[in-house]
Amino acid sequence: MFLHADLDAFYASVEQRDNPRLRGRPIVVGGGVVLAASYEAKRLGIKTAMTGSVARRICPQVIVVPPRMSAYTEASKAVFDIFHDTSPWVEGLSIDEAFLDVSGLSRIAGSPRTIATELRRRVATEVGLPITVGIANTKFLAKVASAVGKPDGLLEVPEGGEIDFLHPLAVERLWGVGPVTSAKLRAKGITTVAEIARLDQSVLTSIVGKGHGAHLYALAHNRDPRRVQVGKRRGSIGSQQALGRSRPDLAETRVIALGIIDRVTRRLRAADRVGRTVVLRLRFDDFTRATRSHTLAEATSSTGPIQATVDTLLTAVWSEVEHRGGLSLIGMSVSGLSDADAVQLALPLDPRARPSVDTTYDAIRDKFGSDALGRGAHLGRNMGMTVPMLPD
DNA sequence: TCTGGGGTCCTAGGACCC
DNA sequence: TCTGGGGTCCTAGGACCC
Repeated sequence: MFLHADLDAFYASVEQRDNPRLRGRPIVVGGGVVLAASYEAKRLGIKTAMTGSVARRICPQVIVVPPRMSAYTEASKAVFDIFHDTSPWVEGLSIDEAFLDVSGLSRIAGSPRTIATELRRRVATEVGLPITVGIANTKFLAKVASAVGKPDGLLEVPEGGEIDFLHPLAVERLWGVGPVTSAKLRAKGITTVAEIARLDQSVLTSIVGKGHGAHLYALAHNRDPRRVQVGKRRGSIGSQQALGRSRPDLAETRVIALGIIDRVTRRLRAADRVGRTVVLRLRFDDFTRATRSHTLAEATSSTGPIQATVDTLLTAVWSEVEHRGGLSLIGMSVSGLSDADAVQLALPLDPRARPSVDTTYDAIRDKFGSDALGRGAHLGRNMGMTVPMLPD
């Protein structure tokens, strides 16, 4: 059985916890845009991702609080400590939610409901935050249950009752149905999960595409074989910046980009990770978007090579930027991450040639010395070779 | 209602290789 | 000289999530 634990209005709850004057009142965290809204604010119609000005128009008495990221990170760590204390199988999804597998814990800790109740009690008393927990026999359904159970709730989908719970829900409850898919389905008169489940899979596929159709069809029957993945690590680190009404020229854009690159490379180094693929992310005046990327021969977290890469990509795309009326957002990220303590070797082998193991190890020996294999050399995911260097 | 900042996953075509 | 099928990597875009 799976628990999906999800903190309620996380940033806003932390602010209300730390400042008694904010409790029971409509507050939003953010500035230009609402990052989180308290349930008092949500009841008045304020939603996440609204602009601050719209929120104030809807509710003039709303209190706007600037974000304190370090406070949220700290609260998140405290809550995740309780998660890890509850089960050895924890998969974090974001700063404020996680899956827990509690299948094997009944003899030690009791039923899933007992475990969830204790988890909620501990988060409330030890961290001072409300949290909703969904319980079900698949990850997907546990997540649906926590969403339905909000705020400050506990919702268990009884065994055998999965379909009765799931089918009356709106299609938007399915993981992977956003505005675009929702509109496609509703255009065909499909509004509930039951209606998806009744469709022939080929019909669903014709509406939303092959991969997506198979995915939604499975979920509508509560078929979700995924297990809790412990120790999952993120695959990219990035940062971006909206530019408001300013429309910087190329030179000014380079300066802004350098600040972003500096933030990203600092975070890479703090996490002891290096990456090979540099992605430049742009949004234009008309809100269309574009990305440009380049994959380096060797992974890095150094500002120099990453900045040079971004510079090249930016220069190459600049005429298009001008054509589309200038930039309204710029960002970059680094993906293809690996551990910094693994030395990336650009071996003179083309992976598309699928070099044999012997050829590969010969190349490692040639480049890295005969003791490299003894120190745990292994093939990396990408073109290079990853050789974790053990401490001497 | 004019739209932030952090991510994930999927698809598809072209290059390249055997 | 012309040809097929299968595989990986890279790039770009899009949808989605919190």
